[in-house]
Amino acid sequence: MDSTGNSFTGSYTYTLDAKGRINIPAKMRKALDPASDATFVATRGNDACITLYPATVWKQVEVKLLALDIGKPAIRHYIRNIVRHAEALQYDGQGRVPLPAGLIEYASITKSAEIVGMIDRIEIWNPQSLKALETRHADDGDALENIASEINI
Amino acid sequence: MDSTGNSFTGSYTYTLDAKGRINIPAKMRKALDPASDATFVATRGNDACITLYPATVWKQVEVKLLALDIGKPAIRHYIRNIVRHAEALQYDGQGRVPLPAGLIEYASITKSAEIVGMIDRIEIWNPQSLKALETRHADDGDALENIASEINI
DNA sequence: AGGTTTGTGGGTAGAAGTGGGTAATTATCC
DNA sequence: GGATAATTACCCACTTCTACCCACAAACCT
Repeated sequence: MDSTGNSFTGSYTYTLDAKGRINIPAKMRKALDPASDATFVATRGNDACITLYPATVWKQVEVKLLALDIGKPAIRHYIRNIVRHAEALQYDGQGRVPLPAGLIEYASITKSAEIVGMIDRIEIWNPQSLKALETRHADDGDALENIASEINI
Repeated sequence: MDSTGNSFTGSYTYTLDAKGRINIPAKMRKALDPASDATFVATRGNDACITLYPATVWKQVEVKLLALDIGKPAIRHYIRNIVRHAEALQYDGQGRVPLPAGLIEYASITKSAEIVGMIDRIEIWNPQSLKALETRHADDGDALENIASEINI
């Protein structure tokens, strides 16, 4: 599956090779803003996955983080935990990025990985983890329908 | 049957070929906003069908999704489950789009498929599934009349 | 009736995904 | 500080898949 204009959509199951590299789906590479210069910033996702931001989007994340009140310990902790795991990755001639070992471990990825488009960002999952999360949200049916009605799509 | 102005109407039974391609009815191609650049975004329908949004309409959906509060796990899950099955499809010189295998499976489509206009979007059904749904709604007569009264048509 | 459009089938060149080799860079240790 | 080891970046190779093209029969329009 693929991506639209400048947004990331679809879901692809690709292989993490022996060197810890993974392919960025061609359609997502094409959807990446040229200003990002073939570069994503990888960090820990809110869920048990790796999140890839286009370099340009990450810049905005940084701006938002800087706007927070650094006087509060909890906020310093929050910022630290996002930023310390963030790493810029430029894909090579074959369209692959080397995933940092720490992030691979965080997302429990071994050989097979599911790459999911999230409009302005990309998530990389262990396929089992994603399935497990799906099951956990299975009884959210009503709540989700409310969201759908609310935004009317 | 046909499509009027920029809206999709009518119902056509077409064939899914060996390569997973299906023809977009000529009248629907003509009804597609040129700004969509011959491109639809296919995703899982709310029912057991494939929904095709004109690229421009899909953009609106994305805007609505991006406005949601991504801090909430249920909302992330909601967005993910819509977007991960979405794929942009541009029809070829013969007016065909390649349907992603996952969506074909979701809608249980084999060889024959029914393409239904839904005003601002298109649905692709397994003809049997559509018939079955019709039967299931057969005794909704009153409810339908209420809707008709409400909007006065 | 004849030309045009439409739906369907299929072939082929190029792209995409994956694996692996080698040189350059960085890190480590004595 | 310099030799050696480990890591990284870049390139080449192979297989599979996909986008694009050509073809043809049926339907349509004038």
